[in-house]
Amino acid sequence: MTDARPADASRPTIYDVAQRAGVSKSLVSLVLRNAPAVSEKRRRAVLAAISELGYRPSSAASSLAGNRTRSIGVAIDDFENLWFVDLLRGMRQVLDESGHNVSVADRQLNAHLGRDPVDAFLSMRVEGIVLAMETSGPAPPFGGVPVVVAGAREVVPDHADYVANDDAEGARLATQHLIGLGHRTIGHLTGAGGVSRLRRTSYEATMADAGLSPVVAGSGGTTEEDGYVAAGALLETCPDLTGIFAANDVMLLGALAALRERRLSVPDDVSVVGYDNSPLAASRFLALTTVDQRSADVGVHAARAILARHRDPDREPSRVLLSPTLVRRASTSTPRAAPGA
Amino acid sequence: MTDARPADASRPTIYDVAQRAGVSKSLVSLVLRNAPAVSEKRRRAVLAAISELGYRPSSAASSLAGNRTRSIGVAIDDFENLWFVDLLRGMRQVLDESGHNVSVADRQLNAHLGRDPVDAFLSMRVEGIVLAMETSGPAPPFGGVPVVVAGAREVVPDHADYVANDDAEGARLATQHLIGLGHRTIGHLTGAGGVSRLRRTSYEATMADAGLSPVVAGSGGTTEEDGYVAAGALLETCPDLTGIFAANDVMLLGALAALRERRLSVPDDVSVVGYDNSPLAASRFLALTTVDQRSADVGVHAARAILARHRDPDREPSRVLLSPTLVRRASTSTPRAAPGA
DNA sequence: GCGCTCCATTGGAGCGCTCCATACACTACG
DNA sequence: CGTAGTGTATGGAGCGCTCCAATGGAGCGC
Repeated sequence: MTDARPADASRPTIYDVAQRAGVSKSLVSLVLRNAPAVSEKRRRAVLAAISELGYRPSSAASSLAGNRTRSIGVAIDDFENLWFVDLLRGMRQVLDESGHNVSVADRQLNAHLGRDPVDAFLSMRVEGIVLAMETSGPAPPFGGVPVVVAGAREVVPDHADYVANDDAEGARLATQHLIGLGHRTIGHLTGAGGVSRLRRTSYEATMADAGLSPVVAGSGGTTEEDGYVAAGALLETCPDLTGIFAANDVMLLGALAALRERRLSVPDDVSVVGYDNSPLAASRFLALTTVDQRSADVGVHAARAILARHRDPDREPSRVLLSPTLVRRASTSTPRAAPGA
Repeated sequence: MTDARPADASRPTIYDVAQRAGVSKSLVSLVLRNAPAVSEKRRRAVLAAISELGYRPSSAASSLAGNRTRSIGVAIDDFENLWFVDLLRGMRQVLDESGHNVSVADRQLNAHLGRDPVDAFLSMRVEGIVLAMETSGPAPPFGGVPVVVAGAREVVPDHADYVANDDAEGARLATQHLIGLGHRTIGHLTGAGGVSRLRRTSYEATMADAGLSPVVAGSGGTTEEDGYVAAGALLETCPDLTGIFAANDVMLLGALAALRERRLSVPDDVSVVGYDNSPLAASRFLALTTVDQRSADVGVHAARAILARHRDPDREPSRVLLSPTLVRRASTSTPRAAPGA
């Protein structure tokens, strides 16, 4: 592991490689981008020189000269919110093929480049931005870069493409699942933001359609603690409730704590459904029935939308809504036989 | 939101800004880096031109010309493993001040730059790399870039600085906690990698010191499922066990499922301790006693190590071990009164 | 053997910045 | 009044690449 730093101080450039391989810098450049029109002999010589010198191409130089970065930025709220992991997986599936890179940045990005991840991406000259976060206020100027909004949002910039799971359908699925099981008194735990609003509205509509009256609680946030508080309120106003649909799995985890405090068991006393199909819900211990929002597919479509807009910048903004699926696990069952023991 | 693209097609450069503000490109550059020696008048003119044109500096150009990127790369295994979130928080606390950016990349990074995140970082000419993942095989050549390894690992490149929580101490804390509570038959769930090995070894030593015999199970992995399987095996070989120390919180979650299947309650029948103090463990519902590895502090030290090595590339590699703390929650208690009911 | 095409290979220009040495306008002081 | 000093502003060179037009040699048909 001797550090083969060439005494020469600074890092090797294509010129160093070219010299060592006995070719021109242009040929080195061709090899790097593995152009076809290079003889096998030279290619090998160049490759050898590269590894001998420990040369690494400078991405700054190549994106400056080539006038393209081949990279796509994904802006997220917060790394703790794991839904972006599947989103990324889906995006990469598409973008690996087209030779693009994806880079992720969260809100805190910091940097003198500008605090906003979008700002940083614009400075990086990314070839597309996926907004996987709740955007605040009016859309920033994107300067002609393709933008796709992933996941339901309050506001969608109108020049942006849009891909999300159909939250209304998901909420309907969850609610109907409980109704179908025979539950009649079903509460909803709502969170903050556009996503929660969609889920809540659909829950209310589904309940109404079934001739049942919706009961909603929420304490303004979307955390476990919010779920706990909201569930407490729900149980207070509605002690005979046998079903809960939470706006997301994390809030549902909070609700579970509230239920346990009241010695209510799941699913015997109360059936519960979450949303997101997070690793949490999928765990063997919790095994929560939940709605899968197909984030990987959202990622696939988001990536395709970027690519499509790249081809034709003036195409109509697309709006894709993917149908979520209900994942049945152990947290729901038919309601307790009767109001007896 | 009219796209003020200057008809001119491509994006504005400092020259465009300079012309519009009636100054030289150099002055614009000075304003961008907010140099002090610029008159208020000109500065305002430049700033105005910038926002009128929707100008964004090109980070590629500035890092090429300036010969520095002011950015630090963090390489992680997997976004689902949340410990890096706190690590990042700690790093940013330090690096925001010094005007550095941090960018994160996981294993899948892909890209034509090279599949390895480290490769990509080297191409980006980052000024430091934090390895927050299990490195495979011999260390790659880092070409003189400061490297710090964060978190316990199998192999630590010997020219690298090293910051981790003291896993041996953490495991001792956990084991002693159970012993102190009065438990005598305590099993351990072990995972894969250097971290798990350290924790396991320390558990065994601590048990031996107390005159107790260690019982270890593990199915080769570190997932919830592995925890479930391992806990099953543990319970099989050792039915009278009253305490479990798991190599991490996620495995512990699996163990919880195995315990429940056997109608063993926590903490009445079995007390359990995890490691990581993940959001999972901190949740009100699970409330797991666990070891906090102080990831944010690890981040702070990692960032400082990068900065220090930057100042003096030849300094001795530093090895920092932070003392973890035990977080007592609801999953541990004194063992059941006696072998009665 | 000449002109031709076809191909691998080449040098030069330039991407958008930063850095440096220099120029310019003032003020300060002997 | 001349010279140094101070605070601003400037053009030119060059960072490490990619792109392009051009070069030179091999292969081919007549």
